[in-house]
Amino acid sequence: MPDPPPSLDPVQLGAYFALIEVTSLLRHAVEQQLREAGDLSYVQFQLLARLGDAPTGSHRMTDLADGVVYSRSALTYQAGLLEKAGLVTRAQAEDDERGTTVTITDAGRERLARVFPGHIEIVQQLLFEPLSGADVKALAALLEPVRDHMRAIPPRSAAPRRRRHAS
Amino acid sequence: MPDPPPSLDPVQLGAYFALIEVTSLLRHAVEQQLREAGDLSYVQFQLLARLGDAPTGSHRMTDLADGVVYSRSALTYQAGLLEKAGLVTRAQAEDDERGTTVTITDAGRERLARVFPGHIEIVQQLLFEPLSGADVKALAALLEPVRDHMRAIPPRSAAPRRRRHAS
DNA sequence: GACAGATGCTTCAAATTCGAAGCACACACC
DNA sequence: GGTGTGTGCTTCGAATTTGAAGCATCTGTC
Repeated sequence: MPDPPPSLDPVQLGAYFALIEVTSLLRHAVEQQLREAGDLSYVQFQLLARLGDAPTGSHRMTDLADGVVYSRSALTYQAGLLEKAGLVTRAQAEDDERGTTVTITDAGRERLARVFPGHIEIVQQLLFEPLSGADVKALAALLEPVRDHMRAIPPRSAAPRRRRHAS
Repeated sequence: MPDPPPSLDPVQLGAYFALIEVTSLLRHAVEQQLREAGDLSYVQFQLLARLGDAPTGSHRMTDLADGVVYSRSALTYQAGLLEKAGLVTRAQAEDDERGTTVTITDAGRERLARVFPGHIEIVQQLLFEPLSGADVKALAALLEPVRDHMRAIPPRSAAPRRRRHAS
């Protein structure tokens, strides 16, 4: 065995598993709430939230996809649904004929507003209830650098495309 | 406005978003690695890992589903795939005619062993690299209580069939 | 300018997900 | 024992996700 097997110590394992589990459970609960309160999936909510948060209320497709860590084709599908529901509009980007700019509509903002309180409540209840203010601050301080690290490491959206001619 | 709108302060928001993002990015990377290294989806890996970790190498379907936070029907599907691939076996539970016991096979253990090093490596690189030993310990100490809290809290809108006779 | 490769998005088929409904067994309780 | 409800798992259909392939446009280089 030339390769010394890499391993995680028990503390790391505990942190890793807890992270995965917490997020799975939270996501499940949130998904259910969003469905009931506003007939939105979690992805759709994330998309609307990102758009609503943007100064212009709009983003390009690729930015959205990267933002929520979704495949482009899935985003196309979801954007189609949201557009059909009147919550966003799609238009050709001004500076790039290929690009599509997605913009949240007033109806989209309303829907967002309708769903938000319940969303917050769930997160508050499930995630933050067992944590003190200092805990929350510590958690943020731990995770934000990790996120930045992850975003920085792989050249995102640079998935190599298969060549048509292998020669 | 009888209800004071619940809200999250900026620190909470930061922690929440970082949590979601970190997990999404991590999961994506891991998924890709697992696919390449051992032709396994993340769920399948989780299932095998849980089985491999169990003293008997087996679990009941429901326990698995609850463990990885999956729907029962999706689990049935995945268990079918794993069985077809020879990585697990399914047998009627001894003590309960309704129950199905899933057991990892030697081939399953081998597959797990084949995939594990790369898995660990990715987690190490993406999640733990920016964290000190103390950080990791702190992260685990923060998240584990949250997980326990979430597991303990019953879903707010009790599903139709969801009563457990806890005497 | 013209070309080759890169990029942005969509379309397509296949795989995976979920919830509801269904079936069979288990456990009370009378 | 019979009956009724609860539980364990699977089947079913519909919705969603994904990667590969396809188009249209952009960019760098000669």
